[in-house]
Amino acid sequence: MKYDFTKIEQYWQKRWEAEKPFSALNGDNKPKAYILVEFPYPSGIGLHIGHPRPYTAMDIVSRKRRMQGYNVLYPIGFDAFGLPTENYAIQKKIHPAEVTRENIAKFTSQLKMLGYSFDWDRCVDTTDPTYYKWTQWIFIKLFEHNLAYKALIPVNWCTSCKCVLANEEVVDGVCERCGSEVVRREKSQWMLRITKYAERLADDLDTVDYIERVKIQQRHWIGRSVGAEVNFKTTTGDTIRIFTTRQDTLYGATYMVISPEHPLLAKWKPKNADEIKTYQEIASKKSDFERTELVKEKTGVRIIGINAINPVTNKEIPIFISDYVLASYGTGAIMAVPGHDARDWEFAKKYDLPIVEVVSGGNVEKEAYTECDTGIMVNSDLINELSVEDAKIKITKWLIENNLGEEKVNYKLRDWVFSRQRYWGEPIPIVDCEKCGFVVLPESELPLILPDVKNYETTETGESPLASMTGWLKTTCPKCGGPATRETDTMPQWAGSSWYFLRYADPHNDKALASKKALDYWTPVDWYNGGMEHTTLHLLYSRFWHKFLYDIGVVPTSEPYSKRTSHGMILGEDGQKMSKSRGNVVNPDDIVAEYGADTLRLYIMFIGDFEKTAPWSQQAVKGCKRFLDRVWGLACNKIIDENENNKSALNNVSQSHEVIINKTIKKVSSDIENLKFNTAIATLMSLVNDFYTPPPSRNDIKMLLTLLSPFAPHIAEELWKIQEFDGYASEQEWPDYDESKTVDSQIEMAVQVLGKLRSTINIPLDSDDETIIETAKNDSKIARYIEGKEITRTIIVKNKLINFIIK
RNA sequence: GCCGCUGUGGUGGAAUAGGUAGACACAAGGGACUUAAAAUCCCUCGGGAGCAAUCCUGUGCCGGUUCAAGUCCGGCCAGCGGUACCA
Repeated sequence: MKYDFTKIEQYWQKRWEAEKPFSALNGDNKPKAYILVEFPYPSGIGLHIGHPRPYTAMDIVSRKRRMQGYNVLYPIGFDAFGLPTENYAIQKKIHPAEVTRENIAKFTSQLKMLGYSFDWDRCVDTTDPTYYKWTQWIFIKLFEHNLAYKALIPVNWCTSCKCVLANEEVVDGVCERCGSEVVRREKSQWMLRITKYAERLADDLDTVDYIERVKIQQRHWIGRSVGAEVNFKTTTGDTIRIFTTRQDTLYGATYMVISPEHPLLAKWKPKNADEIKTYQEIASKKSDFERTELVKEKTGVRIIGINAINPVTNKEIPIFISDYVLASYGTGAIMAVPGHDARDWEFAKKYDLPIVEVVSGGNVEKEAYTECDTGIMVNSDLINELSVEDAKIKITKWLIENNLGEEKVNYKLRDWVFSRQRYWGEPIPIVDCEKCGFVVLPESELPLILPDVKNYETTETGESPLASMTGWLKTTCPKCGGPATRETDTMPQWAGSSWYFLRYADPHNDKALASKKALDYWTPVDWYNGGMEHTTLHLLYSRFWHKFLYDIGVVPTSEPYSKRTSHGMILGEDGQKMSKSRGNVVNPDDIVAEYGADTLRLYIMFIGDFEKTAPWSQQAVKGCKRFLDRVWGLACNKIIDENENNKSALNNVSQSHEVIINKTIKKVSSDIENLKFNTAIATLMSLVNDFYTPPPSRNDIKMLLTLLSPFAPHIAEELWKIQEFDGYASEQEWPDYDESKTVDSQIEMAVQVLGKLRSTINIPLDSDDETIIETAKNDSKIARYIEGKEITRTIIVKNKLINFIIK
C-alpha cells in the first residue's frame, strides 16, 4: 500500500475539525497546561515558512502534555490591525476589513493544513469589535489610573508612512517597516506611563523562568542605574540639578554640561547668546540618529559670563552646552569629571579644561581612569583614602544632610508613544470636551466602532484619516453633554497583542475581557515561545499591561508568562534572510503538496538546534520523507506476532528491542522538554533503523507510533487505525521507561594507554575494576603497549573507559 | 565601544556532568534489482601514510590545567544578534 499523505492528512484533519479532540475545557479537574505561541499577523503573502517552526514545536509540547494527562490550552488567533494591510487596501481600493477577512481565511486554512492541535473555537481576531472593545476598555482603565496622558513631544516621524513611530520601531535611523527616513517632529501624542512600572518590570524578571538572553536584553532595555541627583548653584543664583552614578568623584567635577534644550537657557542672557542660539538651532535640526551616529568628536559651546559652583570644592567651574547631553535622560545636565570619564576627558582635552585625579590607580594625564573596583579616593577632602564604594555612601549621606542632593535611580526606558495617525487600528475611546478636557467614553458606549471612511490615506498634515470625517468627529461630552471632538488617532499594533492571551481563556465573554473564573483557572501562561525580536517590544509591553491589570484586580498574577523560550530564524537556501527580492522564499503550501504536512513538521524540527538560525535545504526535506516512508513500510499491513510471550515487563514491547525502546522513550521525553526536537527525531530514526532486524512486534510498533504521534500526527493516527489498536494514537498515555532497561547488559568500553585510545573491549555492564583491568590487559592490542612497562596508575570510569598510565 | 551568542567533515548538525569526536540526516562514490530510469536495498565516506594489521593527525588561532579538553582557564581572531554619547 502506498503512503498517500494527501489523502491521509485530509482525512484526519476533517475528523479533528468535526470531533474537536483538542478542545480545552475551562475548569477541568486535570492539571492545566497553557501553551502559547505568538499569534501571526495575517499578511497577504500567506504563511511564511518561519511560522511552522515555533508552531510545530509547541504543538509537539501540547500533544505530549495531553498524553501526560493535562488539560491543555493551545490557542491561536490573528493580530490583524496594522500598516501592511492598510497600505494594501489603499493600493487596491479594498476595505482593510475585507483584506483582513481574506488573509485570515487563507492563514486559517494553511494552519489547519499543518495539523496543529489548536482549539479553533477560541480563535481571536484583534480587529473584531467584540475583541477590541476590551482593548479600548483597558485603555480607559489606564487613563483613569493616570497611566495614559497626552503630551507635546518630539516624535519619530516616518516620512513615507506619514506616521509617528515608537522609539522601538526606529532601526538605524530609518522606519523599521518601510526603511524610509525618520525625522523628529513635535506632535501631541497619547502616551502610556510604562516608566512607572520600570522597577517592577526589571525586578520581577527574577521571578520568572525566561531564557537568560531574554532577561538580559530586557534589563538592558529598562536600563536601571543607581546614583544621585546633586544641586549645583550658579553665579546667576539658579540651580542646575544633575544626575550621576559617580557621586564619589564630585571633587573631580571641573566643569558642567547641559543639553541644548535645557530650560535655564531661555532665562539666561550670556555674553555669547548668539553663538549659543546657533548651536541650539543646529542641534534641533539633527535627528536623534544624526546626533548619535555622526558625531565622533564632541562639540560644545561655553556659556560665557555664567559659572556654576562645585558644591564640595566651592570653586567656580564653567558651563557648556553640548548635544551629547540628552534632555530626555536624567535631568538633562551633567557634572563633568574628565579624570574618570572617557567622554569628559576627550572634551576637556579639546577645550583645555582642568583634569583632576580623585581616584588613584590610573594616569589621568594619559587617559581617563574609569575602573572603580580597586581605586582609593584622593584630592577629595571629606572622603580621602576611602574605597570608591565607601566614598559613595559617605558623600551621598553628606549631600542629603546639607540639602544638596539625594539618592536617585534612573531608567533608560521611556514612556510608550501610543498614538498612530492611521486608520487601521483601534479608535482611542476618548473625547476632547471644551469644558471638561479629555473625557473617556463610558463602558456602555464600547466598542467605539471604527467608522467607514472613503479614503484611508493620511492627510497631508499628518492627521489620521478619521480627522476628515466631520460627522464622526463632532460629538457630545459624556460628562457634561456639551460639544466635544473625538480623538482621531488610533492605537498602535502592539495594543491588541498586549493582552490577547487573556482573551483565549474566555474568548466569547461579552461582560468582561474574560471571566475571573476562567482567568483564575488558566493564567499564567505555562510556556510561551516566540521570537527574540519581540523581547523589548511585545514582551515588555504585555508584561506592563498585565501588571497594571493585576494592580486593578483583573488578573490573578503579577506576571503573564511563567516560562519564555525563543526560536531561531529560518534562512533561505543561500544562507540569507528569506525575501521576495532575493527569490529564496520557501512556501509551505509547496512543501505540503509535494511531501505532506507530516514531512514538513518533521523537517522543520529536524533542521537544527531550535534556538539557532538554520538555513533551509530542499534536499534535506527528502530525508524526513524517506523516514516516514520507512515507518509506513513497517506498519502499513497489520502485524501478526509469531511469538507473543517474548515480552518485556514494561509496555509489553519485545525483548529483542526493549533496550532501544526504553532508551528512545527516555531520550524523546527529555528532549521535548529541552527544545531538542532535532535529536528527538534522530533517536526515532535510529529506532526505526533498528526495527529492520529482527522485525518489530505489534507492541513495538504501537510504541513507535505513540512516540511519533506528537511529531507526525496524521501518519501515526492512520497506522494506528491500520493496526486496529484501540482508540487514537494521540490519546495514549505518554509511556514510562525502565531506567535499568536503557542500557545493554554487555557494553563496549574504551581502553586508553597514556590517554590515547588504543582498543575497545566488550564486557558485562557494571563489571568490577579487577575484571575490567584483566580484560583490558588481555586485549591483544593493549598487551603490545604495556608489555615490559610498569603501570604506575590505572584510571577507570565506570562503564565508560579505562586508562593505563605506564612508565 | 559595550552586552549576548556562535565557530566541529563536502553540507545541516550530534556529543548528560572533562571520559571512544563526527550520532541522525543530506550530498557524493561504488554495488544489487531493472530493458532503462525513478524508487528501494547494501557498502564506502574528516585528512594523511600503508597491500594490510595499523599508525600519525584533526573540533577558528596561541598558550595553560589534567591521566584525559570540542567541553575548563587565560589571551587572540572571525561571524551573527542586541544596544549605542544613558552621565
